[in-house]
This record gives sequence, structure tokens and C-alpha cells, in this order.
Amino acid sequence: MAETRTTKGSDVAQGVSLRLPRAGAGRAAIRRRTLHADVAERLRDMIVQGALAQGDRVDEKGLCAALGISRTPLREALKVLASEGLVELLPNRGARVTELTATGVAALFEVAAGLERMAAELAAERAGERDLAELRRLQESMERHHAARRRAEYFRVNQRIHDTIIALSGNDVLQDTHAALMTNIRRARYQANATQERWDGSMREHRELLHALEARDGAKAGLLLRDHVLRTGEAVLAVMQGPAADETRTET
Amino acid sequence: MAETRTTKGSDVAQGVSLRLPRAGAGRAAIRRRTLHADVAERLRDMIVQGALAQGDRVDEKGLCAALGISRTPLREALKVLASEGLVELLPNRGARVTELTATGVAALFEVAAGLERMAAELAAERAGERDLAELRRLQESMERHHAARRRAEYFRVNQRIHDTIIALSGNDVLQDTHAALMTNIRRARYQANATQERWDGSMREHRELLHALEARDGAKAGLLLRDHVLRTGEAVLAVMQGPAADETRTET
DNA sequence: ATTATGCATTATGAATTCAATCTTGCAATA
DNA sequence: TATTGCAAGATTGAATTCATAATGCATAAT
Repeated sequence: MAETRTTKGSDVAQGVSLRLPRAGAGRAAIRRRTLHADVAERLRDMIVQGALAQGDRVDEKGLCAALGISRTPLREALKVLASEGLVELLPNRGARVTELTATGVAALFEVAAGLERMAAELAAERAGERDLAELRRLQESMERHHAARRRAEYFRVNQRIHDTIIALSGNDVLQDTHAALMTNIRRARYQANATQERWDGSMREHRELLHALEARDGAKAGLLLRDHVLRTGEAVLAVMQGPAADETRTET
Repeated sequence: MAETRTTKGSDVAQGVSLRLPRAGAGRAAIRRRTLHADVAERLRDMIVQGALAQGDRVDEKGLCAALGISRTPLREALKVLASEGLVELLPNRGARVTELTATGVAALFEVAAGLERMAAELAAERAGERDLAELRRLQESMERHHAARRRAEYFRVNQRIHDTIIALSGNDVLQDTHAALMTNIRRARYQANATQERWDGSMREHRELLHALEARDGAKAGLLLRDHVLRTGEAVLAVMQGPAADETRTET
């Protein structure tokens, strides 16, 4: 597993699959990627999935060895992650993974709810008939997964619906801002993995949302989606604070 | 002016006033700063004020010489600015200052309006009586500046009011997200400097907003502030697209 | 004359090196 | 025995060096 070479040499570097320009997929956009961007993506995943846990100090040397890169791109990536709120940089003391507090997660969901409300309002105005048809298709797909209790698939389609509505807002800034928040929200959801089920209620809310969009009732769609996201947040928070208050510092 | 020393030496670096821990102000938080953070701040100002103009390629070597630093902190700062949308990084081709398009600016104001609406709704619930008193004080101050046609002071207090309402939301994520957008919005406003006056209408809207907040009518306050920000955006856009369509690529 | 190709120059991305700061452990003293 | 001061070690932040990709120009070929 990428033997921890002790630097000093000429052919260091490419220990991992990083760098390769995505072998399989279409060659269309020969977008060259930079190392720091790949590293940032990798670190993001590690933090979301808990491979780098809350409050963990980021050991630069160790991570460099593990990833097969030098410190420069890693440190560049850390700057980006810091501006995304995933790590905090303590001058002369390195980086540490930010802790998810209850109040912080509540704030995240509150803003996400506001952004999705905005997106729904705009989508109700700007979505074409084809877009609504696509949403209906997704809704039906989700209902099937729900009926069959296929949790993972349900979750994926659910996420897809939210992303679609965001995209239908036709506002790039909204999309980017939302994406940034979602990385942090995924962290919280990943933690609260266990019992964050809210299947039935969530399904109903999605149905009502779709109807409001079809009726081009932006105000109603906005409120429905906002409250839906807020309830999701409450469910996640309940798990975080609830039974297993292990890792999660609640910080009243 | 920080003689462009040709590297090689021991006492390079501190050409500029950077680094000093803010001599005057209270010593309370002995917060140490890092070079890349200072550089990022400096670059932000340069971009907002147009010292680095739209579409300008960022010459690393040149800037390093000008700022009296080496490339590493500069490049780290550029990564941060890229994630803030102020520059874009072209792999192997360096950084370039992003261009403000009409659609982009419209999107910025749309999202800012949504965030401020959210803030107003929350502030109406969460603000204490003392906070409202502070807002009244600011409003009166602004009215005085308005009456006296003191443009700069009016503008400053106006900004202060918006920031205060954002803060009264009690939501840190909202505050950070809004701040990130505002950097870009300031860019647009700086460009449209000339005739973005909307004094009288703006004043009236602010008064109504204050009344709604005092009445704890969150929904109304939210809508008022949202529309106020949207109108400001329209004014800025009008100037951008209008008479002097010089620098600003409109990009239909 | 115009376009294509190859070379030289330049600048970027990443690695490595260097210096300053922080941490840790031990010892000395109260 | 606890606390403070000091020194050694470790780690960060920044500078410098190195390798590679991009750009521009000159030359040659059509």
C-alpha cells in the first residue's frame, strides 16, 4: 500500500491512483487536473467519511507519505479546505479537522434550508415542462425504492432530486454555495448514519413539493422545501445529541 | 520600494508592512497571523478595487517581487481566492482574475438577497431589545448622513446596518456565507461606482425594514430586505450594462 | 505568401531545504 | 512534592530549487 518511502530520491511521488486523467470515461474534456485539487478532493472524502475524525490534527508528513506526495500540494489543499470550513489552520500549529457542534450543524441546516427554499421559488418560475417531467420521473423512482425499502437507492435518488431543484434555479452562485454547505452537511449525516430514517414523512413532503412546483406555486414550494430540509436537520441533530453522544461534542 | 532583490540571501522577505500583528488595536486576542492569510487579504483588496483587473493574468513572479514574499505563500493565497471565486486557476497556465459578467452579478445579488431575507426573518425572532435600539441608532445616523448628502458616511453606515442584521441572525454559517458573497458584490459595486445612487428609495426601504423588525414581523422584514437587495442589484447591473460598457463583458 | 514545425525562452507545479516556533521532558528550586 | 525554567526534539511556515509544460519566434515547406 504505497510503501512509505522516506523521501530522498528521484522517483518519489505517484504512489496512488491520483493524477491519472480519469482513465475510463469519455475523453471529451481533456481537463488536466492539478495535484492539489485531487488532494483536496481526497481529503474532503476522508473527512466526510470520518477517516480523518473530528478534532484530529492533520499530520502533514504522515499524510504526504500515505498519499505519495510532497508537502506543498498538501498544504495548498489544506488552505482550500480551511476556507470550506472542513479544517482550521492554527498558525504554527498546523491544521486540525473542525468539530461538528450541535449549534454548528443546526446553523448549516438552517442556511441550507434557506437556499433550497430560494431554489424552489426560482425553479417554480424557471423550470421547463421537460424539467418537471424529469422531476416526476425521479419522484416515481424514489417512491418505488421507498416501497421496496431499498435504503441506499432511495437515498441516492432523494439527493438527486434536491440537486436537480438547485440546478433548476438557474443560479450558478446558488449552486456553488449550496454545494459547499452540503459537504459539511454530509459529514453530519454520515455521523448520524444509524437511525436518521424519516422515510414516510419525507416521502409525503417530497410529493407535496412536486405538486407545488407543478402548480408553479413558488412561495408554497419554497416553504415546503425549507421545512423539509429543516426537519431533516432536526432528525440528524436528534441522532447526534441523542443516545450515542460519543464523539460529538454537543457544546451547549 | 522593496528593492527587487534577486533572491539568494538570508534577510530577504519583509519588504512590506505585512506580518506586523496590528500594532495599535487592543492586544486582547494575541492572534498570530500567517503570511498566506495576509497575502490573501491583500489580493482580495487589490481585486475588489481593480488594481488587479478583470481577466488579468496573475504574474506570480511580479507580484512576489512587489509584495516582497516568495511564491509559496502567494500560491497558497491564490488557492483560497480561487475557492472564493475571485480568481480561476488554469492548470499549468497560472491564475487569472475572474470576469464579472452581468448574469454572474445578477446571480450574486439574487443569492445575497435570499440570505439577507433569511437573516431578517431570524433577526425578527432573535434580536433583543438592545439590538433593535442599536438598529434604530444606526438608522438615525444614516438618515442624518442622507440629509446632509455625505455619501461616504451614508454608505458606511448603510453597510453597517446590513452587517448587523446578518449578525443578529445568530447564525455563523449564514454570516460566513454572506461575507464570501459580499467580497464579490463589492467588486461589482466598485466598478459601477459612478451613479449607483438610489438614495431616496433606499432610505425609505430601510425605514420600512426597521419598522417590520420592531414589529417582530419576520416574514415582512424578510421580503422587504430581499427586495431592497434585489433593487440594489438592479441598480448596479444597470450601471454595468448601461452607458459605459467598457471593461465589463456583458455576455448576453 | 501562408502555414506548419521545431527550438528557445519563460513560467508554472511540485519537491526540497531552511529557519523559526512550538512542544515535550527533565532538572532544579521553592 | 509541585512548579518553574531550560534545553532538545519535532513540526510548521516560508524560501528555494528542480522538472515539465506552455508560449513565441524563426525557419522551412507547400
